[in-house]
This record gives sequence, C-alpha cells and structure tokens, in this order.
Amino acid sequence: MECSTGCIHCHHSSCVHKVPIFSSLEHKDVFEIAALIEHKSYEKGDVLFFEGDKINAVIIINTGSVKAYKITPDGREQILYVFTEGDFFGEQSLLTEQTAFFTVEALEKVNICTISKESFHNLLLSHPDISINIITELGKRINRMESNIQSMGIRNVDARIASLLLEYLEKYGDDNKVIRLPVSREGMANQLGIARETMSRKLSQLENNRIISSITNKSIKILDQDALVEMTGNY
Amino acid sequence: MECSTGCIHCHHSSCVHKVPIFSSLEHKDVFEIAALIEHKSYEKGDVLFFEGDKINAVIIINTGSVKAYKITPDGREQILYVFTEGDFFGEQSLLTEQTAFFTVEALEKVNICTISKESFHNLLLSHPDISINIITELGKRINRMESNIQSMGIRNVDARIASLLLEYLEKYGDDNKVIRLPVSREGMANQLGIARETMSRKLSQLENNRIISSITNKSIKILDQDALVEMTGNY
DNA sequence: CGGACCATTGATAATTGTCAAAATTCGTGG
DNA sequence: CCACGAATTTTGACAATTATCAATGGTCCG
Repeated sequence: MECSTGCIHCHHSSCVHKVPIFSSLEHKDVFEIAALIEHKSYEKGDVLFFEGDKINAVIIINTGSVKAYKITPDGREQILYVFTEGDFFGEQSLLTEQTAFFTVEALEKVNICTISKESFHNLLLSHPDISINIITELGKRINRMESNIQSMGIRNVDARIASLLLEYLEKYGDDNKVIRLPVSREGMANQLGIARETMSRKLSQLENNRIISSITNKSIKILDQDALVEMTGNY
Repeated sequence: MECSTGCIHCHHSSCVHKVPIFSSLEHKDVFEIAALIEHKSYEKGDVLFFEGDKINAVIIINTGSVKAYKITPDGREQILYVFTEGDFFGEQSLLTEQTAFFTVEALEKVNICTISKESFHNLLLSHPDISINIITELGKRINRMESNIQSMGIRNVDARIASLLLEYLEKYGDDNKVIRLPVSREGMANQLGIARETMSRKLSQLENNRIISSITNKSIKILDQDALVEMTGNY
C-alpha cells in the first residue's frame, strides 16, 4: 500500500501497512498505531526469544523470516512455523501470563515491529474490527495447523514429503516453480518428524523420477507438480 | 454459574453460562445473547456437518462430546479435535466464506447451541471483550495444537502414546486416575497416525509393565503416572 | 585453498504396517 | 439377567519401511 499523504516516516510505519490484521484501518488509526510500535532487527541465527521466556509484546515480521520450534525429548528441533513478512506472533501473551511456547530464531536478517502487550490490548478494546481481523488470521493459522496435523498423520512418508513440497511451492515458489528453501534438509526432515537421511533418500528418488530437480542445497525446482499432487493422494 | 435473578429459561441460556468466551459478560448481556441462540441435539454417530459443507454459525457444545476429523488420502480418519462441554468451533466462518475444514461427528448424545454468523459478528463489534476472550481461547487451542504437532514429530511411538495418555488423563481423568476414553482404540491410533494393531500392542505392553490397567474398552486406569512422564522424555 | 558444515549413500538393525484369525466386549432383545 | 450376534480388540507371523551408524562426497565462505 502506498502512502498518499505526506508520509515521511513511511519506513517506520511499514509494519502497519503490511499486516493483514491492520488492513481494515483508516489512515488516522494507522498513525496512532505506528506511534506504539518499536523496531528491532536481528541477524541470521539470532534467537528472538527462547521457549519459556516471558513475552510481553506482539511481534510482527516486517522483512525476512524466522523459524519457531520446540525441542523434542529426543533433542531434535520440531519446527512449528516459519514466519515471514506480515506474519505476527505473541498474541497469546495478550491476556494470559503465559511464557513462550517455542523458541524463535532468525533464518536470515529480519526486521520486526513490536507492540507492547498493554498497547495492543487497549488497541483491541478501542478497535473491535482489529480483533475480528486477528480472529480471522488465527483461524487461518489454525487451518494450516489442522492440515499439518493431518499430513503428519499420513502413514505414508512419500505423501508427507509431497505435501511439504507443495506447501513450500505455494509459499516460497516463484513462477518457474523454483523454491527457495527456508530451511536445511535437516529442517525439512524435522518438520515431518523423519530422519535427515530418509529425507535425503526420498528427495534423491524424486529427482531420479524427474519429479524435482535439486538445484542447490537451498533451492529445489519442481518439474512435475501433478505427480506430487498425485502422491499426496488428494486429487 | 447459578442464575440468581429469576432465570426461568436457564436451561436455554446455559451455553452462555458455560462458555469461557462469554465469561466476562454482565447479566444483561447474557440475556441479550441467549436470545440469539438456537439449540439442537444429536445422537451418537450423527454427523453435525461434513468437511466441505458451508458453515454459517458458530457452534458451542453444551453437553456431550464430538470428534472433528479429516479423511486422509489413504482413507483413515485423522482426528483433529475432541470437543467437549464449553468448547466452540466454526468461528472461522465468521468473515471468510470458507467451507468446513473437517467433519464433525457426535461421540455420544450432544446438545449444542448455535449462533448465526451475522449475530455473532455483530456481537463481537459491540462487545470487544468477547473478541479478546475468543482470541485467548484460540490461543489456547493453538498451543494445544503446537504441542500435538510436537508430539507427532516425536519419532518414538512409545513417547507419543505416553503423551496421549497423559493428555487424556488431564482432560478426562478422575481422582482415581481412571480415564473415560472419548474414542475407541482405533480412534486413539488415528489421533497418532499409527495402526490400530500397534496401539493394541503398545497398550498391552504398558499393562504388562503395570503402568496402566485396561479396565474396559472405554476406560483405562493409570497406575504409574511417573513412568508415563518419563516415557515422554519431558521431565 | 582449506576447513567447517551439510548432504548423500550403504549396510544393518529395529520398528511398524499388513493380513488373517482368534478372543473379547458391547448392546440388544428376549 | 442372560444370551447372542455384531463390532471391536488382541495376537501372531511376516513383509515393508524407516532409523541408525559410519563413511564418503559436496558446498559454502572466509
């Protein structure tokens, strides 16, 4: 969204413009909110907060991406989310005194905007439509998690990998069906709860079958999307 | 919560009293909302709606329980939730024209309260604190799902079963650590994405080790909770 | 160019799924 | 309250899949 009316500080309020939860706001409200926002940035590998930390702000990703994960009993990272531009989290800290459920780590350089718990709470009371936007966004997130849980419940590992690749294609793919992978092979394996080696083997298999082409460690090209869809069993 | 002021129709507004999302309301609001509510009941095995159906109401469980599931490509039920008294769902239909993400089926006789999409939407605009309650509740649900995803990512099946039993104990257990199972063995297996037979074997093993005692198909007694906790690896 | 990190491959062991049959439980109706 | 048939669960044997360990091969970056 462009800034039509003398928005000198546009780079500072950019979070507000970008985020779906504020999409219904009028211009004056945008300024009001921008005043509440603090900005921070992190480098790749930096941890924004650890599981168990107290969170007292809602965090919105302005640019870049982060992963949110829990450590499983057997010491692996279980990735719950990859948050990118426009995503927000920490809303659970709103009313409850809960501590963070997961660790959040930057996957690349990220700029974030934070709004303190108190400010945000007041904001919601005065702008009921923001709440509705948030409910809508949380609903979407829940839907994605429901799909995730469904995928993880598929006993067939090949189908799960196909699902993951299609999900990535949608999120991170370009017009040539080249996916810039947000995480390593190990990260992908951890998202599905399988061994790193199994992921390797399965991807090699897909490459042999000309379904994908593994360009580099950080990107994959989808050659035969239909085959992947068929593998998931949903068609 | 008891009805103090001549609440003849208490049995009709009981949903409102029971549900956390309305907990912050004043008495007059309760009546206002009660007027918006419709009541329905279903018998065990009845389907409230199918995945893909259009939903135009928010549904609150008054008594009984339901399961919400998706059918996986290989034809199994993947149970996403067991909703019981006080739980609500369908809030995703609020703003978006989405169709149901899962099928909902009664596990026993259930009484539900429904509020139409429109009524609910207006309610939220006029009562910002209800929205905040909902955001809080959705946050809790998301937390549970995050834990679920984490559990499903554990490669060790024994640990996952232990997690499930502990979760059940918390939700459905009584003082004697007897759990009234909401679903069949097959249902339990489906929640974890494992074969029914594997679940059987693992439970037998737990029984041999005096960690649980399988009273009937519908209930299990936890004999050694600590052992289960240890099995999950979280201590 | 070198070193650290990440990914792949092979061989083997362990685990789980599948199919078939037997045993148990559940609910209904007499 | 008991008995019977249907449904669910358990068990066994075997096949298929995946994890693990170890070694090799690549890739990225200073």
